[in-house]
Amino acid sequence: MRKFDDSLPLKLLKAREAALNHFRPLLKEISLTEQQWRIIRALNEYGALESKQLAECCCILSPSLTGIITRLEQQNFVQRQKSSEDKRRVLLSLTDHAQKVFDGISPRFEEHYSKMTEQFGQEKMEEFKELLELMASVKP
Amino acid sequence: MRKFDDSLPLKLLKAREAALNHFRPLLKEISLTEQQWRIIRALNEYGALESKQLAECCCILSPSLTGIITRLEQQNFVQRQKSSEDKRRVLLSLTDHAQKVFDGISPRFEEHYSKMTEQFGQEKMEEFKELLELMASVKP
DNA sequence: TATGAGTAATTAATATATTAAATACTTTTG
DNA sequence: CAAAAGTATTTAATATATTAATTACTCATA
Repeated sequence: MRKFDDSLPLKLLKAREAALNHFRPLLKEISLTEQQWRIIRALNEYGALESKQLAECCCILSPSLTGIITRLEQQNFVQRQKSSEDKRRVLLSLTDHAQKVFDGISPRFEEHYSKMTEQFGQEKMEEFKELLELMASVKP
Repeated sequence: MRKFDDSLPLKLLKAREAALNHFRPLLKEISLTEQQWRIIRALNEYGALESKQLAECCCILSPSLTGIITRLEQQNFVQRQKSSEDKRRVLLSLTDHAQKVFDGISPRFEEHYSKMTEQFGQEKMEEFKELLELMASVKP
């Protein structure tokens, strides 16, 4: 029978842990969790987003997002704004403070990302990302 | 600058979600969480393990493991046993009940795993797993 | 042998994940 | 227009993740 270690989900988990280890020191430095940083990166790129869209692109479920946003709001990183057309929806965006923090620290994340890519190998990384996207699109 | 979606940790997360979607229905059927199943699989393969070893091979931190084991113990899936040589250590193993449940359901997990592998492509899967192992070994 | 350094597991506190249910609003349909 | 069906977000309850601190024990050494 297939061995315990021969498990795709487990290998994906371990690979992700190893990748995150390249960024955890930076996250600790700015006192943000991995999920908070992911959300800030998304809002930086897409501007204002509705909660549902943000959850989708960050791969975070809505109930988790509610709590994360509440805390980011308390820390003055994100602002909530009700949609005028559809009063069920909430628009989320970065505060000026968050934008400054992001602009200040993101070059250092890029550096670490480049180091990781070099260590792994540029070409392998390309190939690796393609396979990851392919797996992400496979449906049960 | 690198785009939000061009993030290795995010791609790993999304790929893992997609992979897990192949097994979530089965887990729900037997009312076990992903982590509980991972632990049961490990104990099935390695027999009795100490908490630290189990945490290591399942990629679960000790404090999380303590709670998970407590619940698996209450559900009669795992038994604790203090080590006689070193009284700090705890030996963990599957109960007979857990072994029966495992033996009964694991063929169906294998089926789903095979389907997933076929859908993805056998050769690509081999290559994919190699890259995942390589990434898991990259240090910051 | 008593003491201090080191280790395994747990506890504590907070953040996030997951599922179900509730709330507030919108849209559809009779 | 009013009831029903559908949707976005939140709340609730429980499980897991993460970091720091604690407990119980082992081991080395003065």
